[in-house]
Amino acid sequence: MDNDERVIGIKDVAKAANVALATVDRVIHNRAGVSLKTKEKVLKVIKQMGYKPNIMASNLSKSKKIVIGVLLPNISEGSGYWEFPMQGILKAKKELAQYNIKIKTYTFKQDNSKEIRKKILELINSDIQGLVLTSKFADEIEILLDDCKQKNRPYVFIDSNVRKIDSLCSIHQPLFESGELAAQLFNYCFDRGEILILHLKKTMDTEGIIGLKEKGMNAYLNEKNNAITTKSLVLTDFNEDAISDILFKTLEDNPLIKGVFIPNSKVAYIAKYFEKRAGDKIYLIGYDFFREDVEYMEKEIIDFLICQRPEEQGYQAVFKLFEHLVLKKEVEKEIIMPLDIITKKNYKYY
Amino acid sequence: MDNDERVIGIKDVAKAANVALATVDRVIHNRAGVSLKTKEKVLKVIKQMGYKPNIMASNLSKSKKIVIGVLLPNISEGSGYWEFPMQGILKAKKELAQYNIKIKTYTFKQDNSKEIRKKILELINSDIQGLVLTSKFADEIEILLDDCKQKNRPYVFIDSNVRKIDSLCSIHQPLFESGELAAQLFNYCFDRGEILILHLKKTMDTEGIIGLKEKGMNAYLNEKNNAITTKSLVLTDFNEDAISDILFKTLEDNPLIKGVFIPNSKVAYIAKYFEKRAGDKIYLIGYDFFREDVEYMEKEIIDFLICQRPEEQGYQAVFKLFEHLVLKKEVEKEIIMPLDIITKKNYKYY
DNA sequence: TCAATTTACGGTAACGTACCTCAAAAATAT
DNA sequence: ATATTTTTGAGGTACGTTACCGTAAATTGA
Repeated sequence: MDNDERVIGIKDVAKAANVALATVDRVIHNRAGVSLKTKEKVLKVIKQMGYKPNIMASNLSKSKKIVIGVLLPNISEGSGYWEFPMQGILKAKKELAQYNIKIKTYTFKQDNSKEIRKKILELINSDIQGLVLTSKFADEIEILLDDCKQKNRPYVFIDSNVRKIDSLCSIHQPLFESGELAAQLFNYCFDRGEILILHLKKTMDTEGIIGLKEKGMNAYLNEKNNAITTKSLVLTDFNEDAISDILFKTLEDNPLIKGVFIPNSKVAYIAKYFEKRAGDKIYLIGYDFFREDVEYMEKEIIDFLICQRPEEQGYQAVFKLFEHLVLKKEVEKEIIMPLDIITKKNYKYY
Repeated sequence: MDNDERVIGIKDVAKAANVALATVDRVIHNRAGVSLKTKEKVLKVIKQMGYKPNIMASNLSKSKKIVIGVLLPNISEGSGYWEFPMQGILKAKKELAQYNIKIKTYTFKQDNSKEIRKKILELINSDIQGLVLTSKFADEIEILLDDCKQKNRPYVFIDSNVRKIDSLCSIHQPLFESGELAAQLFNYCFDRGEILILHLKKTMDTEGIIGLKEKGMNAYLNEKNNAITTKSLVLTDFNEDAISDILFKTLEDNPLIKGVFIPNSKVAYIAKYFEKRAGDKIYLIGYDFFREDVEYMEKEIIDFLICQRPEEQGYQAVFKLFEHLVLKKEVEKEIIMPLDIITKKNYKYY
């Protein structure tokens, strides 16, 4: 069954093509010092024999280390979301240390564009061979991308919503569809009523993202169930009392509200208000799974969380660069992350 | 930040311990011909220096190939479930080919114990260094496991429900909890009524599995909502008309039934009966995600599928053996797979 | 035409480990 | 004391690839 293919090495190729070992090396690595004629001949033999370079040996003899740069927001910053991709990146780092791969991380405060520019400059002048970044800060980042293109440095987008044509790979979240999914889940909980979509205006960069989720939600409802409507509420004042006031007033004024959709990772922050609240059950759906959410999931205040494997996004981003830079593999241009549904009864195994 | 650790090799250890290179080699590989005293000395130095063998080099110079055996039911057999773990195993096979690792698969018909015994014998007499298997066929398999223990061959259980103490690693599905989850999902769809639990008696080995799921479901309902009850129906006759008759009769006789729980991968098989049926919506929850399910998910006949990443189970099983045999890494004894929830709106990205 | 430069090609030492042989030295048994 | 066993040292080859260093041939320029 398993054809016991003896390992075909560079030597075999050299022998078969009747050229020196070094010549094969030159062909394989596009080094200078080989005539077009011999190059063609060797390539033909390589193909015929089905030669694949041995990565173990290659890496062993290779002198230069590969450095991958990572440009992401601070962990401590804002939502804390970036902790997860970072974990995935660290996992990849550990795993790839064997391959002589270094990861250099450059983090910045989301609202500090001076710092962002500084990090970008550092990256441009660094010796990285590849880059992982997120597409949320489009303006500042164009210079960096141009530099990468010019230097032929591949880059991978993580947690990105826009498909960037020139990237090695772009890791997507289906935002619109996640809105649809949330709508579907609400619809399983009730057939008629109103869904309150809560916008928390803290980070400026998330407008597009939240917009898409909202559109997805409305699309599903329009298509499927027109006895459920949505209503948006924008919170700008984060004073605890202010939130409490406006929230409870909205719910009182709109008794039809049976679900609240929080299209970012701040569900736990809102859930605490619902804990104190008496009255009919209101279903809560949010995004991303944090330790803070557990308490409210157990109490069934938060009903569903939609989660998109943020650690895996980080891991994959680095791994795809590794596959490209070291293994010389073809890398898919686009990875779409699954939409995981988290509830009280399955979060433990997530 | 990143301390630029120069690679510490076997030579450095020899120099530091003031012994011959061969001696270090003897210690590292537990070869005979080294006194306890020097062994301790060398080990101490190894630890002090933080020496880690270079796997690339190690693998390159290693002469023997590693062969991993896989003993699983036929793909074409029964539910077709095993196609997924097999895919994961194939993915691992491709990825690990670089490391001189071969995968030998031994498949059998689930109901053919003669064939199982034959494959077990083949495995015992094979040259495998590790084994992936499923724990569902406990009786026949004990001999194989004893043989493995004796020969010091590590084995990994896949898709297993019983925790096997002697295995290198056991990949679990939280069955009970999946039943709870299904109950929770039903409970989101309706507050009162009856859930029909459909047993399809085709493969004998699944009784324990289904039993656990059922118990989980009842546990959730008892604890949370006692306006929902369950009712079991066992199908033994697989004649289409017979199924149709008994199913529709049960539904007519029990108008309170608002949900049907199919605790195996045969949902699509049942969904087709509900397609023809008029009357109130009945919610369907099943297991595992097959192509056949898509049609019924789109039509919202099947509402939820609980899925446990079967390909990843296959992949992980092989990968854990690889980590143990090649990378000499510590491997966790137990991996619990997440409970994924699949609906019409997220199956595309699964 | 002759030197200067570029290009072609062969040889070979690494990379770090595994595995082997042979002989010398040390420890143990007789 | 000698004989025997165990321990240690020294050294080499191989794994498949990379990278550098010569030299020889081809090409260029004046």
